[in-house]
Amino acid sequence: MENAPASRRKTGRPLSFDREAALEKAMLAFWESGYETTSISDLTAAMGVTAPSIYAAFGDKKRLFLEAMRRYAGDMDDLERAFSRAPTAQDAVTGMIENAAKLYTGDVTPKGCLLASAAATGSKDAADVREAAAKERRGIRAIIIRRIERDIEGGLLPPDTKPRVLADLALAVTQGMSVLARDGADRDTLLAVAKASMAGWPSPIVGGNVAS
Amino acid sequence: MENAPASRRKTGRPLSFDREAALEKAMLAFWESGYETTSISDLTAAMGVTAPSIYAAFGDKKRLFLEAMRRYAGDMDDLERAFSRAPTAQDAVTGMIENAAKLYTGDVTPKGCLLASAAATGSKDAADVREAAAKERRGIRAIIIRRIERDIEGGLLPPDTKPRVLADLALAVTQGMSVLARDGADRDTLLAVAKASMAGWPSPIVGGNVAS
DNA sequence: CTGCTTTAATAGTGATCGTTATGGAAAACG
DNA sequence: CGTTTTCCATAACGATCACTATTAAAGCAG
Repeated sequence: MENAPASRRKTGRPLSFDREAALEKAMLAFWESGYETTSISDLTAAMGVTAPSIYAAFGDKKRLFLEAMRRYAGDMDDLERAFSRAPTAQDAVTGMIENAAKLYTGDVTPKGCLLASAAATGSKDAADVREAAAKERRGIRAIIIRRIERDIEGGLLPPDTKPRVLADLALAVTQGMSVLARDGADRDTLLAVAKASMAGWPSPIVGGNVAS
Repeated sequence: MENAPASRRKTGRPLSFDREAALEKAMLAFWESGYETTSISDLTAAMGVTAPSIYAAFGDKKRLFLEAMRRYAGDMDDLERAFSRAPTAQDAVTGMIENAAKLYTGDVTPKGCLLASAAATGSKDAADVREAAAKERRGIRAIIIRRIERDIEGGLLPPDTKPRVLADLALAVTQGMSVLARDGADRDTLLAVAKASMAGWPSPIVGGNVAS
């Protein structure tokens, strides 16, 4: 139980499969079919790895899903940095929704959003998995809200701007586009929805407090 | 196998449970936990009816779900009529989204939307159930589009109004609010999102062609 | 080569899945 | 009443679920 740096083992038979590649396949399977409704048998087929090897490498189904979900969602600090770099909160949110529109309509990936659909509902046994997905979504929401607040403080948005309403609208549109994508909506359709959803934003105040 | 009018049987022991009440309970169970992730065992507990009675009364799990879903979604003709009665397409859509916001945050019903979440993903075996849910959503979309087109033709909306974009935005916000509600958003939060989502609509042209 | 350690593959575990056969009780009809 | 019809309850069906015990195989150290 030593603090292995996940790097080099010393002895023993080496892994016969690429752990990262297998995780990627698992992520795609969960993305396509959901957490509880993707069976271990489905996963062995998708990953090309037998069940005992999955359990040895990832723990159990729940931990495999959580790891796949984190891989899908990416690092929250990266998202925060991308939001920081954007010229305005509106640019940041527009970029996020447009990226989602493209991600949900990829050619080689399943339609829709893993975060929105893979644990949308489920049994009581999977309540903690749903909570983990909810936590990711709340993290994104918090990042959006902070970025909007920064523009209000910087004078780029009027002081009566409602950060939570704009953030919730952006989240709702994003998650809702996942359903549209699964129903067959193409990329242009989603991009048009993304654009239309930004109409409620106050017109930016040019200049503002250049600080912040 | 006669064409029974689903009304009166002639002889035999009568049903010991209220079919409509049992269906309502099944609907709530599916609403809470999803189609595939609600087991027959869950349903017998929720409905207070043993498995053989469920199968005798509803066929199988798939047909029970489809019937529950239809009960949830309501009659599409009713929706069409409600849209027709509304003074404008914008009124109709606003009403729809606000009704959804309230429905998703009811005190005695599960959070979120059965239509959006109960068959969001799933196994290949349930592909036809997902398609049935998609068909309901497409039906709603068609009704929205038709109502917007009517206002364009009637001169209440500018001719360059994009009916499909507005309809898809309304649908996306509606389905997205389901995720927010499941994540714990309260009714006022959803109503604020609903209102903000309508900002992209063209300002109505007072008067217009009074006909139509 | 002989140990030692770790993974791989086969073949199972008990539990639960959706579904149904069976046997008898209950209600309406004659 | 007896007959017919229908429904209820117990118990089980085969299939699949997530998961694992067992044993063989593969690399490194000596």
